[in-house]
Amino acid sequence: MELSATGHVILGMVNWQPRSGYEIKALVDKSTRFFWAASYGQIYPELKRLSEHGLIEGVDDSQGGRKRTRYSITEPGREALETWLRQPPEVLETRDEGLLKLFFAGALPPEEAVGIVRAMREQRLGLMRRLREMEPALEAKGVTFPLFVLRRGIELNQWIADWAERVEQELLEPAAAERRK
Amino acid sequence: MELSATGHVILGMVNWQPRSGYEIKALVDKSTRFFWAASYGQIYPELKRLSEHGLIEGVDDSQGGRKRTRYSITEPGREALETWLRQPPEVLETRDEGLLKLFFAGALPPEEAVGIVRAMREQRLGLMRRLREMEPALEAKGVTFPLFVLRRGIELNQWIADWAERVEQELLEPAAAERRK
DNA sequence: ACAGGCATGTAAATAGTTACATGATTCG
DNA sequence: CGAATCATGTAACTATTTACATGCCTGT
Repeated sequence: MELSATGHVILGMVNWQPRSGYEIKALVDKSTRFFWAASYGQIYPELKRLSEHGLIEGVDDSQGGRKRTRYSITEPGREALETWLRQPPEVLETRDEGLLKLFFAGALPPEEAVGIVRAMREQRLGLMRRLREMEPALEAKGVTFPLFVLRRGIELNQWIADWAERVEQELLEPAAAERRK
Repeated sequence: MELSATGHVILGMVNWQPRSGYEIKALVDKSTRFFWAASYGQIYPELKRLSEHGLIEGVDDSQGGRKRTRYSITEPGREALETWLRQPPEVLETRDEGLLKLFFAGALPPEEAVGIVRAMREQRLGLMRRLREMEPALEAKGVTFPLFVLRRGIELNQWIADWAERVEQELLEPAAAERRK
């Protein structure tokens, strides 16, 4: 059976501990979302599929009238997860509307092109701040790899914000940029 | 009319000069593809749509029996392009399977987790080399903004490759990383 | 009582890729 | 001649989002 990467996200999360679809969605939204998003429309059908193939196992965990099914990983599931982790990564895609706008910025009068890099900078700084706020909670948990990933996100967005600032300067003082060579 | 970002890619490209669907696809593949991909299945229907709405204009440019239609931008098309360029960027999405694997790397024995960052590093270095090869051609053309974007791509991938090397070291010598604090 | 969060699920729409069909031209 | 490239287009599929329906429980 071919498993989508989103299926592996689920496998990885229920491997840590049993979780319901709702909890998986909540966790995705504050962790992998920045490099691998997933919606209810993917999660619930995928839970069904994984369960049908015996990679996870649902256990009813209803509280009174409110029902809930928590899924645990099975031995075949753990193997599928490890096999996937051992393959070299393939998917690497980006959709960055800001870069697209900068790419075509020559269609605007020069003064206005600066607005694009400024907006890109704001976008990255905002993202970086949001990631920063999440750091203390993760540090407290002592989870090594998610922490590596989070810090990479913080540093990367800082780098991109700095790049935007550099480009802004070059656009504002083309003569100075020329002299610096 | 709501225009997809892919529609704006076409608008931006025919704004530089008239192009056929085939030429747009070829240009996308060696430029925006790294931050905004597009396939024939999007390009041809979108050309039709843009044309029906009067934002571009197709001119038959067949050579003998081989037919070709080149599209030029119209005045409303140029306005739509500029309007879009002036809006703050919205879409910013990433799908990075390598990061996902690193995120869940705790499921592997420690020695094997290093393999993931190594593979990520190779992936980024390969990408960076491909981008580097494209630089001289762009420099010769003197196109400011695409050159900014290309150089950002080169530097960013270099940064990420360096980050991967750093993480690799930390994984190999956790004690040393501790002392460095 | 009601807002908000917990919880599951799906229908419809949109986005996007892949693979194929078709046919011309160019180059070795 | 045959392979590669030029050129247009679409059908089928996969992925993914959005929005909604449903209903329970908790706190104010």
